[in-house]
Amino acid sequence: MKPTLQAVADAVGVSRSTVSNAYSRPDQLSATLRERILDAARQLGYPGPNPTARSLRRGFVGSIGVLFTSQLSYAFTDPFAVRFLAGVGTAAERHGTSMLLVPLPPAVTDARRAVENAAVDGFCVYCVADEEWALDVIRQRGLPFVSTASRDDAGDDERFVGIDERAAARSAAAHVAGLGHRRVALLADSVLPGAPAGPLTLVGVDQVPHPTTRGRLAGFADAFAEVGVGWAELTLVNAPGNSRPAAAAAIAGLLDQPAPPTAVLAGSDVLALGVLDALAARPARDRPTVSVTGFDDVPEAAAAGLTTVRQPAEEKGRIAAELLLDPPADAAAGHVLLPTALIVRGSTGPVPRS
Amino acid sequence: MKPTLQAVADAVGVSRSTVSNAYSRPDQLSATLRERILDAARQLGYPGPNPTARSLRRGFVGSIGVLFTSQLSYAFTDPFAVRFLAGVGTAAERHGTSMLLVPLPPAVTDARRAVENAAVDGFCVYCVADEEWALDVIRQRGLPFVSTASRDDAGDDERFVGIDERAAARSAAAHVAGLGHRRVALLADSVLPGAPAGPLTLVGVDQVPHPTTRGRLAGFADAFAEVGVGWAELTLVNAPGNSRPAAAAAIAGLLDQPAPPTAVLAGSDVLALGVLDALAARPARDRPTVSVTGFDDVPEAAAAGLTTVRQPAEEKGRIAAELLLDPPADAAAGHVLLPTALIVRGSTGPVPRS
DNA sequence: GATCCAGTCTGTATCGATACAGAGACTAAC
DNA sequence: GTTAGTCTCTGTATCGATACAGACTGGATC
Repeated sequence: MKPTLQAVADAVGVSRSTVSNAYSRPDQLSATLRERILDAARQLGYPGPNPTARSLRRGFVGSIGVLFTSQLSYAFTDPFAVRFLAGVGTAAERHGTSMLLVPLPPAVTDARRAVENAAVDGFCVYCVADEEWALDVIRQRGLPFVSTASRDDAGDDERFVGIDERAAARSAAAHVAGLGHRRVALLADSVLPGAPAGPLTLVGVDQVPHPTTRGRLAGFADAFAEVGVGWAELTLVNAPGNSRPAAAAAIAGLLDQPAPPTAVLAGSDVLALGVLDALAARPARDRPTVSVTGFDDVPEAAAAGLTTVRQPAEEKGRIAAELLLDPPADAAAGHVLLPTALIVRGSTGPVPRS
Repeated sequence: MKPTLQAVADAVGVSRSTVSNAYSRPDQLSATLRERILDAARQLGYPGPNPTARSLRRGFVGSIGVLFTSQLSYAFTDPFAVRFLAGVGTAAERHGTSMLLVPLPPAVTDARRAVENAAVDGFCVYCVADEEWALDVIRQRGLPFVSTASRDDAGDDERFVGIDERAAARSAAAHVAGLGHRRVALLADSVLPGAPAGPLTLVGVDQVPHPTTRGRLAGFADAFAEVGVGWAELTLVNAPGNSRPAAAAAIAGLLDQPAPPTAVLAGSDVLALGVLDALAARPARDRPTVSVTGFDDVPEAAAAGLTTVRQPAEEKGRIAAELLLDPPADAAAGHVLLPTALIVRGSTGPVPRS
């Protein structure tokens, strides 16, 4: 059994409080006594105040939670998520705070429990899928949080960092529309929860539940509406999982058709890279010329020559953590919109004359 | 103020214990009473048992620490570290355990404090630099840990997962030696702490303090010793920081020399990619033909055509976490050596005839 | 009708620390 | 010589839960 603070106090012959002060408030006791106490502690093998007990008494933990509404192991395969984490890490580092990554079990009840049981002072919520229930639990716990996806019900006092998804997506689509493309596919993850991979017909973009996906699809649609291509004329493709293979599989059927789309607008770079994979996998003679755009501008995008919309990933994580760790006095400052930029590379070009 | 368990007990008119049981041991009370209690809790806005208090009383936390003996933000830029984290995440997920990433402040005293204060049940230690002090703190706390770098002083009962660094490095060097290379540079991070970037003269490989680096360099040297090239004939280059730019900068001077090395053996893929960057940055006419090998086989290595030594990154993380989370009864099973493989790609070739 | 037992619930001790008010001792000031 | 003020240190209450032993109830068993 490890000695406790009491044991050290007994050994030195002082009160528990004094030993506690020796560690946490050195100005409250003489330097010599402090040395005596620390020496005794060393001799007894006392490892310093128990972090859990300390947290309980002090009322805070000294770590922030990062919540991915997806498998934790997935988070590390998504380059955007990794950059986001790096940003959170930078801010955490600066504040001397630890980051708790909370894995969510598949069942919602278990997942609620996981969020309830996390010993943290607040959460950065990185939304992959529908996250309302998670925010509910956090609110219930009375913990502060920062969310990173626009939500429909965001309270005024709730902190947020993100981008204007719709406008950003629109810029990419406008670029593609400007190149003359009219037969276009929109590729997204989690268009409808539970829907199978592949083409999907939706009456309107409003049917998409996930706000981020909806925002991006709406932006794509906006730009095409402007050149006279309506929602119904766009091919919507679902690629559950947001991975390169998932995207490749989801788009494959479409590429086989007699008149494949001349452009694919993807909701993320990972999906777009999957489309490029699918194209590269075919023999050159039956490889259609397809313009492809992504979203995020992850490091891999540059190497692949992918036209994409850049959003500052690390910045997003850093700011999320900072909004959490020292909240701005002004409520309006708790709502941050980051800039985006269209990055045109080689993956988009004019419509080929057939 | 959030209500406590006591408040719920008072509201329902039962004892604190019973409310506690309603959450943690449903079999200890009747289903109807349990429902009544949970209802009351909902109404009062009781968020469930306080995780910190629960941890204190139960004696464990339900999360494991991941310790990088470097900046946390760095960890996310190193692709190998990211894969390692993914592996830890997979295991943590399976066990319903959270991962605490502990950032270490630059000053050692502060860093010790950070390790002392982490509320975790154990540590996976990913060693970047010298980590002895960290292990000391963990031992002092009486916490279990798994380390991932071979150490000189590993206790028999201490768990470990890693590779035979020396043999693995030797395989890469033997390949290069077999191609005829004799004028060779060895490039490594943290050859000597505090040493500047660039060539460095060491009497022997024993002078390198970091065990992983030492092991790899020793393996390189082994293979060349076998073909009659001694340690003194090898050019050792220090690249502090383990980043592509750092490696490019460290190697640049060497490439400018009248007789640059015909091969560079790097201690990691990141460094090797940096060397390729440095080569690519020169105009083709004064770009020497240099064979380059890496170490790790990170995802980027394949795309760059880098010859490298593959070690299973995710596996390493996963096994580290599993050794921690359910320790094998047999002490010997707590010491895992993973297989490695030489992956030959286009970055190595025969010595050019000058 | 006494005994036993399973099923429920209660009460007290405890996990390991920190906060805060206050007690002594000692110096400085008037 | 008193008052005030500083420095140190102590003691008690408290953070919010869980463990464990025991009390009570009602039905089954002999």
